[in-house]
Amino acid sequence: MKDYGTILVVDDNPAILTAARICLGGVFGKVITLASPESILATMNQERVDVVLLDMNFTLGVNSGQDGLLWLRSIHKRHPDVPVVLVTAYADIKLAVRGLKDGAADFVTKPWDNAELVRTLKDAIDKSKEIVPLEEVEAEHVRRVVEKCHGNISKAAEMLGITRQTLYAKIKK
Amino acid sequence: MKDYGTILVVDDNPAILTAARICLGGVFGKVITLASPESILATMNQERVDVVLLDMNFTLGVNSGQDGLLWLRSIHKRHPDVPVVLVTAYADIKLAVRGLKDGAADFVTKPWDNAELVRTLKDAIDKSKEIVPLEEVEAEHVRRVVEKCHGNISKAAEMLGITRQTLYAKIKK
DNA sequence: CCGATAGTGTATGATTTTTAGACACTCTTG
DNA sequence: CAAGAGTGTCTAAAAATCATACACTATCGG
Repeated sequence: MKDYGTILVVDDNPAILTAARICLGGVFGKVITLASPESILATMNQERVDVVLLDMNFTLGVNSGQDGLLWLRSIHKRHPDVPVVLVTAYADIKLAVRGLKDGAADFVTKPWDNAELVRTLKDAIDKSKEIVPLEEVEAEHVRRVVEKCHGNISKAAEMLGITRQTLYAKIKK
Repeated sequence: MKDYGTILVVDDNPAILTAARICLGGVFGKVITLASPESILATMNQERVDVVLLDMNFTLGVNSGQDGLLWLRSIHKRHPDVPVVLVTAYADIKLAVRGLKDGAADFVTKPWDNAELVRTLKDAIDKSKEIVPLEEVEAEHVRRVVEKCHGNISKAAEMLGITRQTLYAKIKK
């Protein structure tokens, strides 16, 4: 059961961290908890982390979530392939949208449902682990660009930076 | 100024549609309004639409947004490259997250700020129009997979479906 | 300590893909 | 109708990719 690796939980509320340890201990091989986000990057450099559960509100009284977004970007910059699930007590829709567009894997609200949280985290990890063959990525991208050019092969080829003949070959395949 | 093409606005409130026509008429070359979502696909087949502004709550009294998500998926299935911006009067964070994960370009809440709405729509269109060269997509994907395999070149090459030597060449480049 | 296993870095020649350039054809539009 | 843009196809040269191979290093269990 404990095959979902290492999770890093960051929250300035010790009670939440304790709850997380108990709730997630049965699912993850290792649960690392941090009360302050300053040491996130240091921790991630020392330890291989599979997923981060990041609280958005660190500065008491300032609940704009800016801090959380900042840390999200820092994590994403250094570790682009580690999924980050955001947590907030305040169901701020703008914050959620910003977070997801900034690269968060998902978004949950406090108080959370344990089963749902675990499912969300598992999904995030599974999705981050899935690897697509190069050929498939290429085919998909070619398809989209041709679509975007509304079937104009010449223009699509130019945008893609390849020859028209090569594009024909790739479409056929 | 009217170079942002055609927008399709779908909302069951006629007042909203009128407001949209006035507000968006100065920005979009053509503003098509629909009071019911049933004819979305038919409309999009006849007319080239550059962006869709889709209300999430059609069934009065049932505000789960399920209808909106359903229509979003229909649009996305037939026209994967037309950005869809979702609208809701109820700041339901779960709905927003679901919508974005289902492929929506962005999410705005009623009542909207006109300037912000226009900016959101423009961003969605600009982003949908940008085309990345094939080489760049390939390089990016290769980088991510090698990262995911924690530097194990052999495994990364296998996952990508290419030879180890070819991967070396691609990394060097 | 040894052998097995897995990974690295590099090389070679055969095979495949991509490219540049060209040709004839079909549209659309002024 | 003439011009411009796009299509579909061909050839030969250039480039990329492949299978295979060899020597080397690192790790791990017996």
